[in-house]
Amino acid sequence: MSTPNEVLTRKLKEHSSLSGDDIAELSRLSYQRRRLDPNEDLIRQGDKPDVAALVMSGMVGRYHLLKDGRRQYLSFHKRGDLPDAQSLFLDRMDHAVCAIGGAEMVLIPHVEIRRMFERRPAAGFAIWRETLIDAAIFREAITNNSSRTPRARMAHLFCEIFYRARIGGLIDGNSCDFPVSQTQIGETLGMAIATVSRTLQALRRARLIEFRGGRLAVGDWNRLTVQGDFNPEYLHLKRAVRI
Amino acid sequence: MSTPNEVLTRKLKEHSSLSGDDIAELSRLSYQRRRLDPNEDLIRQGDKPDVAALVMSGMVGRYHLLKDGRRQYLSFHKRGDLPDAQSLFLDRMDHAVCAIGGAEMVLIPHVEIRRMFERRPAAGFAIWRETLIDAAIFREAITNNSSRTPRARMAHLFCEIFYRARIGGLIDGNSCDFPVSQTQIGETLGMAIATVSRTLQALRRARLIEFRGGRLAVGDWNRLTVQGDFNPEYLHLKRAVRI
DNA sequence: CGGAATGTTGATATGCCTCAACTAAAGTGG
DNA sequence: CCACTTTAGTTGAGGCATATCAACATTCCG
Repeated sequence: MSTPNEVLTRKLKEHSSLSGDDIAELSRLSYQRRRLDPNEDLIRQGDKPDVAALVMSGMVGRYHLLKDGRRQYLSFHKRGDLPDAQSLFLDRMDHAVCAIGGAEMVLIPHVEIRRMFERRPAAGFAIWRETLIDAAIFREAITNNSSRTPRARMAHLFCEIFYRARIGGLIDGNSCDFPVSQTQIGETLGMAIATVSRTLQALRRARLIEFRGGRLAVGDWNRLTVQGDFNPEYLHLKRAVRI
Repeated sequence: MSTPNEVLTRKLKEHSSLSGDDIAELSRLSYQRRRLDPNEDLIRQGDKPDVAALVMSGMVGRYHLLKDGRRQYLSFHKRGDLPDAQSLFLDRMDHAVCAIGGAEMVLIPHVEIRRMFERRPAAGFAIWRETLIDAAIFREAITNNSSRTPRARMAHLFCEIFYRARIGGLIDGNSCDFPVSQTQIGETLGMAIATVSRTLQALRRARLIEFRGGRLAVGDWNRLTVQGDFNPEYLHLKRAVRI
């Protein structure tokens, strides 16, 4: 079991250098726990939160709700991620965040984080960098959904999920949790569910991945990255990792 | 003619409240001019800039370069925008920035901006907010390109360009500059050029917009926003604007 | 004026969406 | 624990929308 502190500093260290003072300042933040049921919303479009959430376990997703009720998923977040850090400086949520499978969160008051910035700018810059990496992930999603084939799109999504899990120490052998339904994959990649099912089977048949019961297993990482045109540089990590 | 100072503070005030001291601090930044020819790159993928760019006039676009040489445009930026502000905290460019038509930029050293954060956190927060709004625009682009019809997609793009120009005081009557080619619209929205041409004609025939010679004229704003499912809340401006 | 870049149009093909029927799995209550 | 219901996933058939290709027209620039 890790404390919110450990989870947060470990995550920030993936991309930022933190001094002892920075870490000390981060550890003064207060945390309130919140458990989410599968599919439960943490925040909705239009809300004005006064806390920021840190994922402690499980997975959450951000999504846009369209006028006709359809969803567009924007990104997925695992332990250590701050899926609504932008709310520190953007009053209203322009998207929602919901649990994918069950999830445990801790909530940190905005005021405390802002006070931390003034005391320790470098700790604030690490959070800023976190939001900038989110933006880089969004950019990659634009490209993925707009200029790749369904097969490449799906391969890329699996690469990203697996790679980020790997960095966060969340893989077990060659597999990691990814508790989304095929419907949700379709709502992420902009493809119909029937196409998701068929594309998934093709990837399975090619022995690139296995995906069932909310777990993703990678059969051939190198070929998967080629198929998905995946290059992890957009994740802006301090050190690249071999898989 | 406006100074870089005026352009930047005016832009930041669209979404942030700045005190006199904040503005004074912003005005201490130094600016180096750079003119870009049409299509010229300001920065390329992989570069490690030590300055951030401010658009003074004209337009620039951010894009991903794919392995096969195709481009995916990610966003467009007009006067007042900081199209590579993320480079303040992300070392390597994960995308490129090029001029769309000619453009005039000023370059501001990173070190000066970072120093400003420490002296005046609130001024830094305004820049941070600027990068967060960029991210919101990217999120909207994911949704636009992934779950809307070609017609809605294009309508939405025109709405965003026009609305942002309106906020920035860059429209003249019912029209604004948008010096992209149809090929580039295709590379933005993920559609083939033939489809761009035909969709454009359909929007013209419906008297929603006029688009030629690098200018966009809006014929019926209300219907255009309906067709594009456009809701400007994701731009996070302090005050909404009627058009 | 000539050449290059940009945009238009038509014909064709195909990939993906839609719809529908069916199967499998998971959750619920008697 | 089993029957029942619900949700999730699979499969096939069919049609349509958009990509692709190619020829042509237009505009832009030097």
